[in-house]
Amino acid sequence: MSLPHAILTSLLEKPCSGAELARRFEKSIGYFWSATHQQIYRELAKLEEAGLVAASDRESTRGRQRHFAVLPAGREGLERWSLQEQAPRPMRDELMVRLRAAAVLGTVDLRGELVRHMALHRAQLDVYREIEHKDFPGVRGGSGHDASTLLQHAVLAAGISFEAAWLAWAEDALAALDRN
Amino acid sequence: MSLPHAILTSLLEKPCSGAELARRFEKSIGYFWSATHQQIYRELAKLEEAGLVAASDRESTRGRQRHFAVLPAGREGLERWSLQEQAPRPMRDELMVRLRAAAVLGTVDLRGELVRHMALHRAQLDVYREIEHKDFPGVRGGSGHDASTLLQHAVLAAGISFEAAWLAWAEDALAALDRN
DNA sequence: ATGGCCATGTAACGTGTTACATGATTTC
DNA sequence: GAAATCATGTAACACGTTACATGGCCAT
Repeated sequence: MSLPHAILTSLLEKPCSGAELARRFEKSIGYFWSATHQQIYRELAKLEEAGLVAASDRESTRGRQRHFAVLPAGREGLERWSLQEQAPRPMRDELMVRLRAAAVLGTVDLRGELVRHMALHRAQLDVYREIEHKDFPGVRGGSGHDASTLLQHAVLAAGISFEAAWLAWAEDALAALDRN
Repeated sequence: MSLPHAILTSLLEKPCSGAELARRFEKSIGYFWSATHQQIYRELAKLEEAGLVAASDRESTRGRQRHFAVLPAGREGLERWSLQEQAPRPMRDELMVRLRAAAVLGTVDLRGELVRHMALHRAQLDVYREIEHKDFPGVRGGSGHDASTLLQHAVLAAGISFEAAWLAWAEDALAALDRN
């Protein structure tokens, strides 16, 4: 149930077209809730149908840009949803399944994959740190920031924390497997 | 594409019925790849159809236990899949979407939800630590363990690492929001 | 023999993924 | 004005979720 709310959030930050939304889902918002352009167009159609967003023009739309903005009902819906008690999603990591498969098979060496994934996670960590440096200088530790800035930074900090933890874990796991 | 392989892995560890598989997905395997019993039965039917697993009896199956075991083709399929290069899944966390929504709405206080989730993550961390203490005493740091043990422990260690990182992040985020 | 529980399964729907199609705009 | 590119969209399917149904087993 998060995709429509991620879209509403992004449109509240700044109204835009579907393609622009899709681009944003390649970064920022998409770092925590990914979506393809097909999903986004489908969801925008639903949101429009439900009266939660409105497009600049409702004409024949093939090829022509449509600019979306959030309606009051959309804002209220987002507010209600944000306040609901929600259970954390169970974790889902293919690499963990593969490691357990390797454990039971006994014939599969995943150290190469581990190294490859480490490079990807390190790159993502660098992206996050770059964003923090550029967009949130002095937020970490310092005080005197408004709530919106603190919240946005908290989300970014979560990404940094996860990637760093992943890398630390992978170093350990690799060292243990190499020692063997 | 992980569910069938998670099932094959679990059945290789020990052949069992669909219901027993569903129970295992409530813990152990399911900590990293969750599934409901409906998904499991559907997937078992596909795996059987594809000749990757075999059931003890193929008779009218309503109400009667069916015991599944992995066939050689299933083992080979799992091996091939494990060795494939796979991209890490993009992260997906509803709470992060909600935090960004709160940032743009300005009228939503998520500190209560943060505290509630912290309790859940702390409980999960305790579960992992308990398992580590019971099933992998002396693995952390020590040497002289076989590859299978090291791999299984690595998966558990990932869970511990993630939950600990989540909690550390949440403490920081909460402190920053309270300071404000 | 009935009531409750357990294992297996169906159905319907929502979400996510992949491949492809169409109209507009730009560029040469 | 043909080719390339961009924005929007369709279609089909795989995966995940929720609600419910059926047959067997067990305890009373």
